[in-house]
Amino acid sequence: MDEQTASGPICALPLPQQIADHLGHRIMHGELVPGSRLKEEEFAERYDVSRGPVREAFRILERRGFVEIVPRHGARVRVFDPADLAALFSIRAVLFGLAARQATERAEPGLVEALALRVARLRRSAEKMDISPREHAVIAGDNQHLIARYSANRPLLRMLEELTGRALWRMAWSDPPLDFTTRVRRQQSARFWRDLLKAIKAGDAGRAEGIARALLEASRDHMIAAMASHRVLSAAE
Amino acid sequence: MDEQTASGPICALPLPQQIADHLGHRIMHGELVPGSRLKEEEFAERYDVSRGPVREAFRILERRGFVEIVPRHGARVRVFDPADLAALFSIRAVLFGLAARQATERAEPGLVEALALRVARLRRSAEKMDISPREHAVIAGDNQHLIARYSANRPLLRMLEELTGRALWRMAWSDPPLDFTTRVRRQQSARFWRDLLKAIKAGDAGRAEGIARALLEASRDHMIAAMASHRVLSAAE
DNA sequence: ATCTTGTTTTTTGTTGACAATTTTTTGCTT
DNA sequence: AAGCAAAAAATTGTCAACAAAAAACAAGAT
Repeated sequence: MDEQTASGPICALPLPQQIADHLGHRIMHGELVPGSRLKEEEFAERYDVSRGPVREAFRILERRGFVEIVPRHGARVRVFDPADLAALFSIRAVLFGLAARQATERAEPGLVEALALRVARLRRSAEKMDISPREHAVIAGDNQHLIARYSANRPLLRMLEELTGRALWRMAWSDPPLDFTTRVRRQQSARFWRDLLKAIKAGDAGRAEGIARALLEASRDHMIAAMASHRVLSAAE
Repeated sequence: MDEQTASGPICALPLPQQIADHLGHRIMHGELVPGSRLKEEEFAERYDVSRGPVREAFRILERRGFVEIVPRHGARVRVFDPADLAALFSIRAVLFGLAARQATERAEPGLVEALALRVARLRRSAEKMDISPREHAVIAGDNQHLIARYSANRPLLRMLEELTGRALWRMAWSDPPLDFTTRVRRQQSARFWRDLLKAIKAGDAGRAEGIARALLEASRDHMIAAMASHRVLSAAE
């Protein structure tokens, strides 16, 4: 009668979804080099399944921004030029700003408490450097997700999730992570979150939007700088 | 050697694409009621093709926001509640704001000339009411497209195009159109465009962003008001 | 030697049939 | 009659084979 009852999705998650997830992980972890072709037959054999589901998995990954499909020429692992990556960050910044504004305007009670906890952990992380860069990134990501949820704006949540699941991950999860490795960067991050929490608590939606946006723009600039020095992404073909 | 030469796409545009386009039009024009089920076999027969391409067409339409697919329960024409529609407009507003900012920052020469022409036409439209609401909407839409292009931000352009091609169209193109029917509304629109053009010409990116955003937010508010009075969209199930 | 042209091979696009799942119907029990 | 259970129908998911297109290759001409 309803669609997804208590029993849970123990049995039979859609096949293309499974393939897309697995392939997505492999792409994120750098096993599949950007620019390399993805041949349907090859993966059909690898996963012991027909070409149909693989085909659909490719479309799912295209929607998530991991692969690029040219109609009669097949799929390739997407290759971002730095400009596109920066652009994606800018988009994420304004969208996250909007989420912060709307979450503040709604002023639901649960948000500030949930945030406060994590913000405290971020500040400790910045001071004592007692957790890994990855853990720091996870907490910050959870905070963003929380704010997006409390904006009560479903399309916005969807888009932010999609953007977050995108190429950004490639660097956040890559070894070594590019962000949150230095103390100054963590301190900057913690400061932003402290101010953002304060603005939300005070119900100052405009200010919350500004800080939230600046937060991600700072992340963007840090990433650009890191990329320029580390010279990570190289265009392959 | 290249992918789409001068000869044009006379021969064989991808089949799922064709189906998706045609179906999309039918949905936009209200031939397919929101909430109604889309059965693969049915449309496969109607378009005289196999179920495969139809299946893929559904996914394309899902990505465009026209249909909703639940994994083992098929596809339905998507039904928007007014809240989601307003949310979509808000997203479009901040994204368009970003586009205006970046276009202004780039300050490419062609933009202001191209805009100026259309802005003049919009002002005349507001004064003399000499063109149809639809034509007014088309010109305004072209302006938005132009600014998005000149932002030189490919992901942003893509997202704006996708959002613009979404449910908003359902009302912009519906008979009668909900927007730009009254003189005051056209005057408001023309004023915004005049100010925006001025800001872009002056190179004031921050101001351009603010105006661009306000422009679409005004459109959003107008739509909400119109929906409340006309009571257009009704949720079916 | 390089570029062009025709041929072979590989890869994607499409189809119809079969399997698994969901929805509807039917018949029975309370 | 209302509610529940099992069977039937309809629908989506998957598969393997075929058709069309693209890519890779080879041979010949300039």
